[in-house]
Amino acid sequence: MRFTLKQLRYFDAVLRTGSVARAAVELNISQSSITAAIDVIEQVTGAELLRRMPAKGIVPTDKGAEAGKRVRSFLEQARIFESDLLSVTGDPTGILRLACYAPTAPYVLPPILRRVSASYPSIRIELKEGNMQEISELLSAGVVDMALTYRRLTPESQPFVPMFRAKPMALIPDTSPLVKQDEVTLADLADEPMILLDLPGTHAYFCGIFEDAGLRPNVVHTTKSSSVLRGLVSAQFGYALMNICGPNDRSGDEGYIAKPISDLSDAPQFGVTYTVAAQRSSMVKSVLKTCRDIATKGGFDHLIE
Amino acid sequence: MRFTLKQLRYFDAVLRTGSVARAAVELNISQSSITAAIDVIEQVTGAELLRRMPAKGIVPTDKGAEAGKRVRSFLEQARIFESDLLSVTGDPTGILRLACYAPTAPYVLPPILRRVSASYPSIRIELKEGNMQEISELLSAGVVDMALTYRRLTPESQPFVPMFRAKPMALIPDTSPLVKQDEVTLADLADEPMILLDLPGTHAYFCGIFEDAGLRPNVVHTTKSSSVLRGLVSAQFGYALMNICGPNDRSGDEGYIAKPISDLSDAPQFGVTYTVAAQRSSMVKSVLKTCRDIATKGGFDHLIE
DNA sequence: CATCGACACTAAAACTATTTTTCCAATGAT
DNA sequence: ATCATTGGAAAAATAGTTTTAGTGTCGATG
Repeated sequence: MRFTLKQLRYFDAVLRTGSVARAAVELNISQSSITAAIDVIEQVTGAELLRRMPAKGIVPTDKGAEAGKRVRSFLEQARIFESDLLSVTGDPTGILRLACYAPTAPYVLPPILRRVSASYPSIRIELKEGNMQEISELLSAGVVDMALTYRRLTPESQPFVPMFRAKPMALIPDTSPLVKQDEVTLADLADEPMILLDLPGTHAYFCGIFEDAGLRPNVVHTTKSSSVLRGLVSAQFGYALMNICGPNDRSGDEGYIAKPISDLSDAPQFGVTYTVAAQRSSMVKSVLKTCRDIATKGGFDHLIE
Repeated sequence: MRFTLKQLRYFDAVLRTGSVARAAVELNISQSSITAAIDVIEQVTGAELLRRMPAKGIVPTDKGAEAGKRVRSFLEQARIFESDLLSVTGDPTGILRLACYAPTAPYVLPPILRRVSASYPSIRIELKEGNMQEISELLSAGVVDMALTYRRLTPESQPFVPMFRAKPMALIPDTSPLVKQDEVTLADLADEPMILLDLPGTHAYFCGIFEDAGLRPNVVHTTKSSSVLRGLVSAQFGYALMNICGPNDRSGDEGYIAKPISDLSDAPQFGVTYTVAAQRSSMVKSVLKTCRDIATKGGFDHLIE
């Protein structure tokens, strides 16, 4: 037992903030406590971990950066352990850090959050949203414990629990002739002007759907925001493809309406991933169970028609 | 940060020893320090973890036992983290707890220990020996980080790095007519009196070799000790089968000599396993590398002829 | 080039926590 | 009944942490 959790936490804070002073502010503690902790760690490891830049802060040496990674991952384990130990009383307790693929968040999150807080009132969920790249970074950095995302966007190595298949829908503006049909085909769409959601991964995915059918979409605009996308469709600039649609998209009140695409071969799986560090945590297990429950009970049926 | 590593360690010691008093002796501290730590843990978790039995020690409640498991696994992680952090200086440092399948230990261990201490002087190895059952218990309980054993004896789920194939040999006593042959066949052996090593797994294995050839060995004695086994062969009670033989077995000076068996279909793989908890430890990685090195450089050739 | 501000380090004092010491009550074995 | 063993409690001692206050270094600024 050569280090205490406190020392490690101080060390981590210094590395994160890049300065003893800033770390002290963050931790509500005096600078000297922190230097003391660092001294111990450097002395025990017998290596220079941080290089002091007078008046400029601190920069980690190579060894320091390496040590930082290990410390961070251990503190991560400690955090999970702690909430896990507190959960022996019965219900899982703690703060679960959950990321969600942003475009799907407004549809997927509410039912999950509702059920989790109903079943496990002692679990607090801290949300983060982001695109696929950001999410996998958050996961691998251990900034979040779990993430809701498409399987297509998660590395093979990662555990993935599928919840539902999200069949792409076409949002057809009212002025398009297609609006009279109950279903549309890719060929119908190919000539119409298209608004494309241009996030990492989605671009290739939506274009790929057409390519697989030997067609090319007629992209007139791209945007990184799904609400801007809906706005453009509303304003009759063209149609758009969306994997997940809400009641609004189906109502027809917004100047467009969601239609199923009849000739689609497969629909991407949406589900939940989690870090290896978190996999044994009872909190994660509980949320996982909830997600599975919702999925099997058809809790996402309104999204997939 | 609701617990300190110290408190967790005390708690674990109490659970392991079943008594505050014994834990105090083990940890070289006073009883009261331990009760204090337990009080904190019970207070923070808000559950009764240990039931005090005056004059009899302490028994964990259900929750306490559950908490104990989690604490133990976390302390395990902490231990690995610590040696890992100390290894940032360059060479891996720490205490590696290594188990070895007992009958093979005298032959397998020396070259490994020699190379490890040459390449990584800061790694201290703590050895445990045992039969296959004991070894898998040690591994799953996290009492050891790595184990040297036969693949046949390790669960599929566990990572296994093969080192060499150990072809069974026959130890033929000097008075046997077979001693004149360079090689023996299973049929040759079937009629001779056999001494059988009777450890969990070996019994079935050695008998299986004969069964596969449609023969039945003529077992006259069984023993659980490989040195007793050799003694019995020396004393001309019969021959024995052994997967790993040393120079002594080949010298012919002991009243018997090791002979290859010509009609054997396959030879069991011997190698090294490790716990999931330990897999990221740089110490484990280094030892693993050494084992692989020795194997590829033929460091075990003298054992397999 | 003097000055100021941001920064980190040190030493001593103040504080907090842990540990030991000491004594106690409960229990079970003899 | 007696004794050894157990855990619990309180005060004293010890160890560890934190703050305070002062020092020195560097870079920016006038």
